[in-house]
Order: sequence, then structure tokens, then C-alpha cells
Amino acid sequence: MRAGVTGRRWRAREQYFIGKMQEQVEHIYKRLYDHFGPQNWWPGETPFEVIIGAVLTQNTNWKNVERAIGNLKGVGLLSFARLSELPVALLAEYIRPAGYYNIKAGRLRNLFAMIRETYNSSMEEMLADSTDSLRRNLLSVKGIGPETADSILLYAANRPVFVVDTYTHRILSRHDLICEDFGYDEIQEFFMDHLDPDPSLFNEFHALLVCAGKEFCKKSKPRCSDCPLKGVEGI
DNA sequence: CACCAGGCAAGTA
DNA sequence: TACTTGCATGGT
Repeated sequence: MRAGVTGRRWRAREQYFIGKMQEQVEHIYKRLYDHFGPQNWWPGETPFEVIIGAVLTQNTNWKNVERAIGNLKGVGLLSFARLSELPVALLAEYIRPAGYYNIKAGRLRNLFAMIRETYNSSMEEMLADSTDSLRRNLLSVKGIGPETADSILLYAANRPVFVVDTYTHRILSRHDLICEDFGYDEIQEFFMDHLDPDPSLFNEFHALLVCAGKEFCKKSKPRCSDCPLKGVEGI
């Protein structure tokens, strides 16, 4: 009996904090949206282009990625059939502007091999797989980590998966919304536990965080004076 | 000139 | 397990 009452109180208390956290996460989104407006991130014309972009943008400015993709597009190589047959040294040359071009050429080849073996070289088949299965298969590829995998899931496959990047970690920890030592999965949970699983919301939210990071949360500027999240703190 | 960008894996102790 | 290093171009 007493245990029941305690349990109820504990649950009520827990519900209260979950509610507060939800408000907080939605509040962050609203602040960013009000300040930056809709981003409408469509990082490619086709799912395949989005996938290539996701790998090429690893620790790299998007502007450089556009150049690399432009090179491939310019010679009509931007399809799985053409690109997966291209010799790795040649692929590296085309994507040179994206930096780390030898590493990334190898990573793309690893990804192509997985698509060939697991999804019969079919984009359609791959994009029709379940979110969990596709994520596992992407993570099994050498050179595809959690952020790249989740970017593909969200931006190419339109799945409700929150993408975490260095800006996300930096912004949240500087505002004491998460612990500094939170890892990728913990940060992802922070969002996914408190938001409706809506791909377009996750898409916009991630884009807004990147936008805010670029302007107000540089590595070199420990504190920023007029960031749109000023005053927002953890509970 | 220095520092940074929408990471990831391999090496070291 | 926890920390460090290599990978590389192009912009500020």
C-alpha cells in the first residue's frame, strides 16, 4: 500500500520532469525557428546524391562538398550504377575538393559494396528496408558512423531519426542542457524522447542547430553574447 | 599566418 | 577503456 503510494508519487514526479523537459526542447526549437526561419534543407536532388553528400561532408564544409558533387554530376557519374563501377583512384580525383579524398573514396566504395551485397545494388530496395535494419547495415560499413548513418536515414530515407553533430553537442552543453560528456546516443535520446517522431521536424531542427552553431557557437568563442538561445538553461 | 569545417577509425598506453 | 593522431581541401 505504502509502496503503491510512493510509486504513484514517484511517477507523478517523473511525469512532471518529463513534461518540463518537453517544454524545454520545444522552446529551443521555437527560439531557433523564430530567429532563423525555415531552413528547408534538401541536401540533394535524389536519395543517391544525399547519400554521397552525407559521406563527403564528414568534418568538411558543405561548400566543398557541392564542388565535389558538381564534378561527378558534370560528367554524369552521379548514379549507383556508374559510380560503383568507377575505379577508386578516379573517384578520389573527382571528389578531391571535399578533402580527405582518398579516405572518402574508400568509404564510398565500402558503402557501395554493402549496397551491392545487402540490397542487390538497388536504391529502392535499400530505401524500403526498415529503419532499424538499414541503420545497422549502414553502421556496419567501415567509414560510416552514427552521424553519417542517421543523416542518410533522415535526409535520404525520410525516417524520423534525429541527427546529432558537433554543433548539437556544443550548443546543448554550453547551455547546460546536457552533460558535457554525453555521447552521440545520449544526445539523440535527449531529442527523440521529447519530440514527436516527425521527419520534417527533425530535418528542420537539425538544420537550425547547424545554422545556430555556425553563427553563434564557434569552437573558438566559448561564450556568445547574443545567441538566440540566450537565457535557456537546463532544469 | 592560424584556425576551422554537417567524422571516423586506427594507434597508443 | 580513454585519449591522441591522420586524413586534406578551401574559406575566413
